Amino acid sequence: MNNEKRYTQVIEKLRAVGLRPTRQRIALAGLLFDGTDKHVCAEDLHRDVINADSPVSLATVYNTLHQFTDAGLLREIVISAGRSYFDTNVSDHHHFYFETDGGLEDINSDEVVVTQLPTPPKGQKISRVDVVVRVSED
Amino acid sequence: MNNEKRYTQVIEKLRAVGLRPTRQRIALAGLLFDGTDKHVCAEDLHRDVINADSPVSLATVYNTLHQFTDAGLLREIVISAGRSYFDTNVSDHHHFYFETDGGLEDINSDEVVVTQLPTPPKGQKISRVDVVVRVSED
DNA sequence: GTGATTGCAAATCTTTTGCACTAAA
DNA sequence: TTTAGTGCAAAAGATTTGCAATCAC
Repeated sequence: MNNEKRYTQVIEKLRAVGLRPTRQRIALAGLLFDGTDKHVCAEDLHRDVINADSPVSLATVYNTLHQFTDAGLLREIVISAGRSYFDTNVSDHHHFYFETDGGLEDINSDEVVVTQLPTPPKGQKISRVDVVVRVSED
Repeated sequence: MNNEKRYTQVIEKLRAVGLRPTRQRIALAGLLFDGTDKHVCAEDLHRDVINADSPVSLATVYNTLHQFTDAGLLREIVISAGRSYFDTNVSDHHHFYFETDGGLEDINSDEVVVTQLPTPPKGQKISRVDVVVRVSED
């Protein structure tokens, strides 16, 4: 796919969720939604966007990650205290967490089967079930 | 159970995991391991121990929570960025997370049945499977 | 005594916020 | 124009750390 087409697609993606396609959002969305699933934290993405010669402030990276999350374009994952990761894969799936190095890896939803779930407390409904398979060195 | 007996038990519990029964650890362990399962964060526990007339610094509360976790007396739960909770229930179980107020509640392990798990990557073994059932208002 | 533990205050790190400036519609 | 979005620097939290004083053994 050529650059012009990707650029147009990113703009459409932003408009589709009601976000103005500003230079900063276009740059960040271009890095995030390149067709591959990734887990990024704010610092990573800030570094990448600077390296791509599109200066965006760290505050804007944070704001944008949350706007994208609210818009359903990203999913926030919290595993280790004091750092949030954002997953570009927003479909139903789970994660391996590597205790040794803190890394994350997707698990397809068909590889984890949860056959029984508790009834949520009265007045509450299940919005999501997160399964984290923690692994360590053998 | 009388106070003297509980005091002795707490000291034994600390010695059993190789931690010196200092005044601070005894006070914190006494609050944590009272027989009921609880989820506490450092600030909560610090407030409680101060209220119980056993002054312990916040730094020591943090250090102690991690020492207890390393010793297998507590389990750390990270759900929302920027705050860790510690669970006094270290047996196999899962959690409800209330998105509305950030609250946590235990789910007995027999209420969640995971019938299929992925094979861990080569050289890795599964150390734990955490299931978080996120619920929101109906 | 001697090595482990603690408290304090400062440092660190991530994330959020207020507000003047800039850009999209 | 008009309103949304951005950048900066400062603030806000949570957690960690260095080091001298204190305590358990």
